[in-house]
Amino acid sequence: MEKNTNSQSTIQPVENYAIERAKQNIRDKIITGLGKDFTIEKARKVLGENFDIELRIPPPNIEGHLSFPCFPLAKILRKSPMIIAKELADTIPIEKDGYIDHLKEVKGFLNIFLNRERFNREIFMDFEKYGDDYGNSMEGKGKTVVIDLSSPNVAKPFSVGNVRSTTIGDSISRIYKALGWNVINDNHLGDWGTQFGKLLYAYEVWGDNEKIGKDPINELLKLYVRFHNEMEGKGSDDGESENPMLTEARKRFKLLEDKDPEMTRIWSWFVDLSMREFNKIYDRLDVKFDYNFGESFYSDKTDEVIDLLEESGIATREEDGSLVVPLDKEGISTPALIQKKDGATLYATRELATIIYRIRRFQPDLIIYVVGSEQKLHFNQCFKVMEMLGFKTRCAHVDFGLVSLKEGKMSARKGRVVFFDRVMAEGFQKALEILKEKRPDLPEEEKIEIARVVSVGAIKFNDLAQNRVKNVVFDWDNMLSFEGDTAPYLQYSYARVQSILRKADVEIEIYPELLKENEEFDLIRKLSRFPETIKEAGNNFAPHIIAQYLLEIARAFSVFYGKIPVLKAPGKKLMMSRLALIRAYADVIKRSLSLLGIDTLSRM
RNA sequence: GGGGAUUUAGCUCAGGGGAUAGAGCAACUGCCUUCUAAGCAGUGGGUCGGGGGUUCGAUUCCCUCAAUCCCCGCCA
Repeated sequence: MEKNTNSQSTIQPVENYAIERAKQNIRDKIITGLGKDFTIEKARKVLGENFDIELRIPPPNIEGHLSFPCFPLAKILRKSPMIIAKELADTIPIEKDGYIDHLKEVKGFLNIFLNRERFNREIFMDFEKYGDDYGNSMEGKGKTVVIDLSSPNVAKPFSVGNVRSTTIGDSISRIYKALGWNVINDNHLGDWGTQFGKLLYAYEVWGDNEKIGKDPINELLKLYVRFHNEMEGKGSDDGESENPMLTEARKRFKLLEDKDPEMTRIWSWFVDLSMREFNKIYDRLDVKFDYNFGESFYSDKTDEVIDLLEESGIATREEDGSLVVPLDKEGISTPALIQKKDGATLYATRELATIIYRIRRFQPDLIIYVVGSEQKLHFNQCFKVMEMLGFKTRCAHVDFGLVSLKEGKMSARKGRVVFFDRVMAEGFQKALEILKEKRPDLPEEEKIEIARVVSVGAIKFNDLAQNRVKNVVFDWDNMLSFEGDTAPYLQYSYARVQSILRKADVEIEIYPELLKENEEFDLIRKLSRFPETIKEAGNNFAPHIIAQYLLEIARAFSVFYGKIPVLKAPGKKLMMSRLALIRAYADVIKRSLSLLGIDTLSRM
């Protein structure tokens, strides 16, 4: 179950881009301008440790490219913010070829207008120097992160719920690579537990090999659903006497745990069938894993966890024989249940075994769990237990909201799920129809390729563009929208640029001083923020920051595109410079989309 | 009962101690003989859930209440 397809990164980390150089330079000038008596250290004593001279981007309706609010300084300088800003605007020297063009006091803010020529020159130097590595950093150099993502349950359909972990996790993985980390993607398959006892029992009673061979996931799901339906009719589930079917299921899982050959054979067949289906989906989504260690991989590693917990005295044995770790002194009122009264292991036991294994094998600096927020308590418990055991590795639960249906919560056992392969199929058909109408000129093969890329992009972007923590109600129209704030809009924007570049057919040269229009400079400024955007997205485990950034630059490009002619620009030098700008824009679009795991197309 | 998350335009969502709170969808008005209309420009639409507090300044931070969702020992 181990394959290695994803660990090699060709990305060369780089650092210190135009915008950072400019900000640093201006910050130093402000500090000097505040006078000999002013130091950051002194200011922090009054205003708190976090104080710094921070340059921010003013809202669009305000004049200026960067701004510095002078309000906090009023306290230490004993002057009004207006006067401070005015004095800074008057005294900071404007160098001939410096970053600053001019300064202006506006309502207590010092607003900075950049020297476009200088700034343009620097950013185009960055584009040229770094090429496809523009935006990358070396923040994570020498550090390793293990990402636990996707993790679908074997023998159950890959639902629209599983997609969230997959796309969010994959995007975080790509972002961390861009930040210079060594990234390990681990698909923690749900291939163990009592549910398999249920399935093995159901298969024994109602299973039909032929049907399973034809439509594996569906048939296995039917068996699982049937088990639950029939169980409800037989005896109490919660009384003293356990449901006889449940007893049978437990018996079979116990056999599986004890490596019974027949149970193991059927189980691994189920796993195999599932993996085949999952891999089709992963191929279409272009998501790769370095490892597919399922939960079963850790089934023989739980004894050690139990020993460790008992020896360290963290865990206590209850009267009924179960083993728990009380956490109330650690601020978690619910104890972690480690071992059932019958001695069987639980989810948490395997989770702890997994964390310990990962730490020993990969020696990561960080482990990221991309798992739904309904498991918040579970991870908080596990992380706390690890801490109590003396492990120092940072673990982060990157949680996301539940996907539900209009009819209510999704439930595999009730058969209430949306199969993800159906979503992809519908999306593909819809995109293909649009293409047939809009681009009858394109060859059939290309239309198919475009429909694939566009529909998968739309589906992924829909999940990635909003903050993870929000619950989502599955909605076909939302999921398969190709208009407005969607991936196809971004892909389309990219394709239009490619079209212009194809038509241009000249060696592109850049004359940065010629790009003086507001629409040009707005776009350039936004492109300059790409590196810091990646960092922010990574530090917050937040792909939607990249997605929002994409929409922002695409809108800026649209404004530019609507007003500024490129191929018909007056003068060849200006045309070439504008070509250089839109090419840089297209590169950033392509790179940003790739951080979300979304492809671009040269035509659509 | 305890814990966590969410609440911003009719709908779906960005934003987040600072300047006049932004997008998309839906509605309405224009724009395809001019770099691809999966597009662009424009109009209308908001007591940022209610109430307190901290602050020079709160939609943003803190407290509280309400609504919705999730979790709370033998599923994963």
